[in-house]
Amino acid sequence: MSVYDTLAERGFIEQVTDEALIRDMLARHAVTCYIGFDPTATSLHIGSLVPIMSLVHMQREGHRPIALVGGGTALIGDPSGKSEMRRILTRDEIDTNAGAIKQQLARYLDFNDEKALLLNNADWLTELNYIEFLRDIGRHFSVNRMLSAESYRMRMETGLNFIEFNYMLLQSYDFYYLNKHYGCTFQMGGNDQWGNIVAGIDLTRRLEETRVYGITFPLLTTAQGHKMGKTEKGTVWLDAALTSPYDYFQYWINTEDADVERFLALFTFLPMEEIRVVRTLVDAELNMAKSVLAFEATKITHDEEAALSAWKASAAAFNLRPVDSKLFPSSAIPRRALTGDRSAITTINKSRKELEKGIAAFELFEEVGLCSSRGEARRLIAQGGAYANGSTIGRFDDIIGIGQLDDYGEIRLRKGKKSYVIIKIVE
RNA sequence: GGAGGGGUUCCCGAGCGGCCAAAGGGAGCAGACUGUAAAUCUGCCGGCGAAGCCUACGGAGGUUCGAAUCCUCCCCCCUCCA
Repeated sequence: MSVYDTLAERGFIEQVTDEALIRDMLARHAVTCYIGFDPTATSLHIGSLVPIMSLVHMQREGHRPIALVGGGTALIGDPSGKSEMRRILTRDEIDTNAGAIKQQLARYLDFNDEKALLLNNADWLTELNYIEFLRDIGRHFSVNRMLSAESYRMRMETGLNFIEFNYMLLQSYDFYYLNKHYGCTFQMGGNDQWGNIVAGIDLTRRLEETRVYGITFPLLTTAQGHKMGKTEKGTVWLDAALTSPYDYFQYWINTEDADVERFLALFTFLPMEEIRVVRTLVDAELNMAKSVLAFEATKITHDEEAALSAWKASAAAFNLRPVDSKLFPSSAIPRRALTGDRSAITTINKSRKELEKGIAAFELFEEVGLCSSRGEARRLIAQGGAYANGSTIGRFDDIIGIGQLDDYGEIRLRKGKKSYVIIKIVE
C-alpha cells in the first residue's frame, strides 16, 4: 500500500493527473513533492491543515516534502478561487509572514537532514528578467488555453488584472524550477490550484522533457457548506498566540455530527478501522468521538500537554463524559474523569484592590474580551446571555467584585453556553 | 483615448434630498429546544453608562435649514468602441 492509498482512503484526493502512474511512483521509490503556502498572514489557519497533513503523511512514508512559501508569488496575488483582486502586500509584510510560517510548519514536519525542505520562491522569482522570462517561459503558454481555465474563466465576469494573469506562469515556473533543482516530481494543492498545477506539469514537460504529476485536495466546507475555520472569534489560527489551544480544542469539539468521521480521517492519524466506527455512533458516543477528534487535532497542532489541559478544562466546563475505553483504542485521550483543571481557559488577573472596588458587568465583559464593545455587552446582558459563576447577570451595571470570588479565588464569567473567561485574584 | 454603467455597514444587495445607522438576504451573537451537533422558532446585530451626541454610504470640496442621495474635481472597477 502506498501513500497514495492512504491519502485516498482518508479523503485527501479530489483530482489526479494520472492515478495509476502516481500510485506506482509513490510505491516504488522516495519522491520529492511540494505544496505552496501563501504568506498572506503571520500564521496559517485551519484552511491549510489539509495540505499540511498530506505532507506529513508523505514524510511518514519516506517521501521528501517541500513546503514552498510563496514569498514571490504573494507579490502578485493568486486569482484562483477569488472573486476579486486581493490586496497586494508589501515586500516587508511578506518576508515577515514567510518567516513566521516557516517556524509554524516545523511543528508538523521534520526538517532535519533535509528530510523535508522549506523554500521561498522569492529566492528565484525575484531574480527573473522580464524579457528572458517571456522568451523562455511565456512562449509556452497559450492565452486561449489559459482563458479556458476555470480559475480565469470565472474572473472574466468581474475582471482580471494582468498582474494576476501572470500568476499561473510563475507557479508553473516554480514547479519546473523545483523539478530541475530538487528533483521534485509531484505537486499537491487545493482544488482551486488544479489549473496552475496542470500548467506547471506542461511547462516542465516542454522544458525538461520530464513527466511530473499532481493531485488536488477537496476544498473543505462543513456539512452545512460553511467555510472551515471561522467562529465568533474569527479565524481559527494554528498559532497558539492567536488561537489558544483551548479555543482550538473547542473548535473541533463543536464539529457537526455529519463531519466527524471525515474530519477524524483528515485531521488525525488514528487508524481508519477505528475511525469507521463513528458511523455507528449516536448521542453521547458521538460526542466522545468529537472529544477524540478535538484531542488528537490539538495534540498535532500544539502538543499532548496542551491537548490534555484543553481536554481537562473542557471536561470541567461542560461535564464532559470520559471517552469509553473501547472507542479509539489508539488515542491517548484520558479514559476517566480527572480533577477539574481550568487552567487552559483564558484567565485574567485582577488585584484585590480592583476587585474590592468592583467593576460594572458590561465594562468587565468588554474588558476581558468576551464582548467587542460595551454596547454588545449591554445587549448580551439584556438578553440574559451573561453569567457570573453560573448565575445570570441581571443588569448591565451590576457590579462584579470581591464578593463573587469562589473557593479558588476565581470568578467565572460566561457568555452564552460556550465562552468562558476566568478572573483570578492576585495578591 | 471616446461613450455608457458602477463603488453603500463583515459579505451580497436595495435606497437616489428630510420618515436613513440606511430595506432584504447571508454570516455572526443571545434565548428556547437539545447532545458543547444539526434543524426550527424568538430577539439582537456601528460607537458612547439615558436623552442625545459621535462615526459611517470610494476621496476631496461645494449647494442646501438638511446630502448615501444634487453639483465640481479626483481615484478605482465594469461594458462597448478605438
